[in-house]
Order: sequence, then structure tokens, then C-alpha cells
Amino acid sequence: MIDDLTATSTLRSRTRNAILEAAISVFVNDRSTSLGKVAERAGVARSTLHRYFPERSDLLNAVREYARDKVERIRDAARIHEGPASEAVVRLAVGYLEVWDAVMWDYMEAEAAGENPDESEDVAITQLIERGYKDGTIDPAIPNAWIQHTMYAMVYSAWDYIRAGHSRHEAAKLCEASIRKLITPPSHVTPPTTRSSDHPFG
Amino acid sequence: MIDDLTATSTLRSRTRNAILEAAISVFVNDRSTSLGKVAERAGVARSTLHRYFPERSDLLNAVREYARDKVERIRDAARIHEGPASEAVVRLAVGYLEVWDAVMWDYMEAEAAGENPDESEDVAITQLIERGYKDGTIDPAIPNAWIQHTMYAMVYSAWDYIRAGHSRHEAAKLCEASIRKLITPPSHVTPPTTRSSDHPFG
DNA sequence: GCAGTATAGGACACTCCTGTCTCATTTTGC
DNA sequence: GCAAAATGAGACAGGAGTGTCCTATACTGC
Repeated sequence: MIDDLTATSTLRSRTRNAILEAAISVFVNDRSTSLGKVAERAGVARSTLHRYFPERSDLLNAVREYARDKVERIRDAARIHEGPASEAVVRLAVGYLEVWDAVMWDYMEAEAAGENPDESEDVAITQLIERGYKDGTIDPAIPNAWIQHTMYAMVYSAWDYIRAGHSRHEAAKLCEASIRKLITPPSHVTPPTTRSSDHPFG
Repeated sequence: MIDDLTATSTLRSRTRNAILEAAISVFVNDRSTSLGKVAERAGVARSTLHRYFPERSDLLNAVREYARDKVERIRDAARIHEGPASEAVVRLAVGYLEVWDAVMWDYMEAEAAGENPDESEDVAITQLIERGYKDGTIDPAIPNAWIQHTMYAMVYSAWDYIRAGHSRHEAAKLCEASIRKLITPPSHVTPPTTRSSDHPFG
């Protein structure tokens, strides 16, 4: 689990983290949740919350940064420059599943802020998919933007599948297999790094 | 376009429909939008809105019913009992794309209301997929619930793809092709009803 | 054209959320 | 154990949304 993020075990940062975690977990469902409920969720008095984040916008900005860091950390861990591009995409997706609330936040932020078409596209991921076109592990007939959309959609599916009562492990396996199906070129066989002895839906 | 739904051209029902359309289009983005903004969006005074729906909950209930009807109408039009099950799933998905706001609403409602696992599963769709397992057009290795999740996810992807500036036609095509990739059994070739001369990503 | 109906616009009290205070209590670091 | 720091609990005014009401205006069917 990636939980002790910036956990400099001092009280201040523990409280701050508790508030941010509560905020992100609550705001992904309803962005207009009252600060009172955020504080309650964090196990903290509303006055304390205001001490850390004087105005609502301060909290929102902090959550923005917090989520961005969280997602970037996962992206780094996915080593998207290593191995076949298609497998890197799968690793990235499974990683995203771990910090879905932050990913969701980032995604919504990008949508809300960016009025330009496809501003939500991430440069690093766009390049990763380009690499996949070249190394032959991603079907070049599928537009880059569409692959990004469907990757996020699969992660969301998996997260929702977990929420519906299924195991995280099963959801991750299904998510992996589905993404491979979506992006693998028609003629391509199972990528080398994957143990092909396992049935995709084991 | 499916627009003149219950359009009994009388003024009352036209106003009512305008309010409901405005409500659903606004609430899918932010469930807590003020009634003033809903009224403004509908081109109607707030007092008029209150005349039709005295309390906020009345409007919410009406939207719930309105969305449900809209989705059911699309489902009927998709003729899910005809032809290969996989193609029926594709037809259903493309239909859902037409009334995405209503589908989204239904989905969120089911999630919010249902605390039981998988309550969001729809009986008719569950049976459709079961039929697909039997007629060999849907991979029986993929769990029924997962197929439903991914189908919704693909429709969402397509809708978001459109919102990002791409054409509705392209989004629908990509959605179709992706769903086929996801659910078709490994050994299965292009289903009979589809013109196999077209490249899936034309 | 006329009576009946529907609407726009605004006033009003009420509730909830917000941001700012203050003060007592608890926890930390030494 | 003690001083400093952090927290909890509550008061308070201002703002926004809600629900109810009323009146003048625009529209409908006959």
C-alpha cells in the first residue's frame, strides 16, 4: 500500500494528510461537499481544517497538488519507458487502480479546466502509445486519444467492480486482460513478458 | 434524434420537458446545481419550476423516472432479443450513446441507492449476455458483471471522446469495434451481421 | 375579443455553509 | 513536569439556496 506518503510523522503533517485524504475521497463523489463533512470524515474539528486551509479554494488547490503527486508517483513506479509499450500501459493501468481517487480527481480537473479539445491527454502517455505503435505492441489503427480514454475507462470499470463487491485481485486481472485485448494488434500474439500459460481470465 | 419524447405539444408538457431536459443535462455534471440555474438553463423562471416541482426532491424523482423511460425506450429500439447476442450488445451500446445523460443518471442512481453488490446489474442485459455465452458470440471466460461494467465504460469513453472534439460518428465506430474486441471469444471471427469488408476502425 | 390559464419577476423568511473569532483542553518536545 | 504548540468546541455575521407567496403580463382556446 502506498499510504505513508509525505508522512513526516509529525502531528502537523499527519493532520494535514488526514484532511487531504478525507477531502479527496469525499470530493470525487461530490465536489460540493461541505467543509464540515470533510472535517468530520477526517476526524478533525472544522476549526482545525480552517486553520490548515483558510478558504475552501486553498483546500481545493492542496488536493489538486496532492492528487497530482500521487498519480505521478504511480506513473514513475510503472516504469513506462521499459519493456514493450503495451505492457507498460497495462502496468500503468494497474497502478492507477491503486490510487483511483487521485486519478479520478486529476481526470476531472483536466476536463473541467481544459476547454481545448483533448487537453486531458497526457504527454507522457501519448508518447508511450506512440512508442507502442512503433514497437508493434499497440494497434496503430486505433487513435492515440481513444486508447487513453479506454484505458481510463477500464481502470474505472475495475474500481467500480471492486466497489460492487468483487476482489481487487480479480478486478485487476480482468482490467489487464481487457486492456490487452483492446490495444493489441490483430496479428499480435501474447506479449513476451506475460506468462502465456495463464489464461487471461484466471 | 430521439427528442420529441412525450411531446404532447401542449404548453404544459413542453415546459415540463424543458425543465426535465435542463435538469438532467445539468445534474449529470453536478448533482447539487441550484434550482435557479436549472430554471435558467430551461429558459424558465424559478417560480415556474417550483410550480411544476414544489420541492427539489420532486424534481429529482421526476428526473429519475424521465431518465429511466428514456433508457428503456432505447433498449427497446436496440431489439436485444434479435440476432447474435454480441451484436445486440453493440447495438445497445450505440443506442446508449444517444441518450448518455439519461444512462449516466440511471447508472449513478443505481450506484447511490443500491448498497447490495451488483445491484446496478440490469436483469435484461444480464440475460442478453447469458444468451451470448450460449450462442457462442460472447466469451464465456469473461464474467457477466464485468462485461456490463466495460460496456458502460466504453459508452462513457465514446461520449467523452465526442466531448473532447471528435465526431459522433467516429466515436460510435470506435466504441463498436472496442466492444467487439472485448467480448468476442478468442477463436471467433467477425460476426455474420457485420460487413467484414469494413475495417473496424474505418 | 374574452375568459381562463400559464408565466415572469420579485419579496420574504428560513436553512445551510462559510469564514473569522475566542477560549478551554489536550498533546508535544524538552 | 512545564511551556509551547495544536486541537476541539462553539459563537457570530454574511452569503447563497430553498420554498412560499403575490401581482402584473403574456398566451391559449373558444
